[in-house]
Amino acid sequence: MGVSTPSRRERLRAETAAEIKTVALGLMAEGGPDAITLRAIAREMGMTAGAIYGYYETRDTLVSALITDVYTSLVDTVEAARDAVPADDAAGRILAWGQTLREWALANPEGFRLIYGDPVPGYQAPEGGAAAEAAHRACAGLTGLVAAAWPQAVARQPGGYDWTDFDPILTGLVRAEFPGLPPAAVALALRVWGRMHGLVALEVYGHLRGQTKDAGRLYLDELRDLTRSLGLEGRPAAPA
Amino acid sequence: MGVSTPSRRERLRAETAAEIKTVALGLMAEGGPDAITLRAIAREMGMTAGAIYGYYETRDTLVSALITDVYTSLVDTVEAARDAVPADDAAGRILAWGQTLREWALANPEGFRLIYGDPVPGYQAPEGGAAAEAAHRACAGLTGLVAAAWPQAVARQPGGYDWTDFDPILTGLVRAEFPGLPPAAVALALRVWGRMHGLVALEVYGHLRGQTKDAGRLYLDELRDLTRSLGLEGRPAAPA
DNA sequence: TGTTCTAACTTAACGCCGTGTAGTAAATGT
DNA sequence: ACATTTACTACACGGCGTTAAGTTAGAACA
Repeated sequence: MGVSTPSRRERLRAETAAEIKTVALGLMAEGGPDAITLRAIAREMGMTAGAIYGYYETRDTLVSALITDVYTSLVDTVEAARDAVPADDAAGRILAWGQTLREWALANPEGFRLIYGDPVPGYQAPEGGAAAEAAHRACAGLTGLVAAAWPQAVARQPGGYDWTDFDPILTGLVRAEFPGLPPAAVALALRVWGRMHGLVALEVYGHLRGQTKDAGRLYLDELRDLTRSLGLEGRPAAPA
Repeated sequence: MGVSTPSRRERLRAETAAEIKTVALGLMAEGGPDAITLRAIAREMGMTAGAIYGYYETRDTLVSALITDVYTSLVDTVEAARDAVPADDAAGRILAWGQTLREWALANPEGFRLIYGDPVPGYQAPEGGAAAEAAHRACAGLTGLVAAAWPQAVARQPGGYDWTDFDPILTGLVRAEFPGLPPAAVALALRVWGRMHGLVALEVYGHLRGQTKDAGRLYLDELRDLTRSLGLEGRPAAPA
């Protein structure tokens, strides 16, 4: 049924739905997430606000769609940066991921706020929502980075813990991609996530402005300390 | 001029100004920061929205005052937790600070969002604002924690850097409180801040919900790794 | 081709919101 | 007792999300 040949109507409809998101992103770029207004979008498109309800159930629905798009774009960016570094350079890959995350956040502060800040007043990420998929990709990517350093890292981790009570969704997904990797590695990946997120969030939200003028070096120091704590000393491991 | 004996008018005025903030905090507790509405506050107080303009220039001014109050309360809380641990137990003090930060954030998620999230659409923390003072207190507190571990920590810091380009305000303030402590120690304190902030922010904003069920242990692992990276092994240093 | 149907859109309204302006009543200072 | 300042109300403006009813242009079918 129209899967192969979308009718003219379906095509126009999809184009309009996409234009709404594009215009919304433009409004967000100047004026922040609060500038995403159905009336402003409609104004920009030569429509009336009510018309948008034919494409998105509510404003929150639209914003959720934007979150998914932006989150996906972020994950695409950091994954690309990671893949530009040789796979045997575990430290380099972590640095690339981390620095690209910060650069993306500084270049798209509104997008970063949209993803990690208050998305919508009473917003709750839908359980199986599409945005959760981007989060899982990010987490899986970090797990991959940690996995590459796991042998060195595990020696520095005191106490084995059991770490068996992870969310089944993630555990299943990551186990499928990294068979044999213990849950503790995922825990470590989440901690790495938190470590990268912390300074970037503080910087994006302006909390470092009054404290330092070189947040970039601060962050680089932190990433270097991170790779060191994973047992990755500076250069990639030369083949034995 | 009434400094010693506030007139009846001044007292009533101060009480009303305080009640506005109290009611606003109550509204925020249920319904989030977006529930802070001049009309709702006035409704709750049996007034009209316009009356509030006699106490706060604008809604953003009120919210800024709330941020200051909440931030101050947070810093008071973590400082008290720190001071409940003997001064010679550097690792214990850091753990106390970090865990209390998380507990406060989970108990007052809306307050955490208010401080560290998007406070107000076009909000920019005023350069010398009162909220900046709370931030400086937090930073100074962390610097104190780092200072106690500095001898052990400095050995693990590769490369001395110079770190002389700090914001003069903070450098002056911290230097006054910790004379002789190099700027690099403040840099390390900021990194510690970022490390604590990262996981707490991710958890408060719900980004860990789909990934793990035991964010608390994750965070504790991170704090333990943090103290270890500062050269503080588990127990306080016994007197030589 | 002519008719019917339907999806896309407009218009108008409701109740919120922040924010000004003008007016009122009471407390205050002299 | 009177003048002034203060605290507040009443009202209006424009903008917001959202909904219900009405309109129109294009697709579908005879």
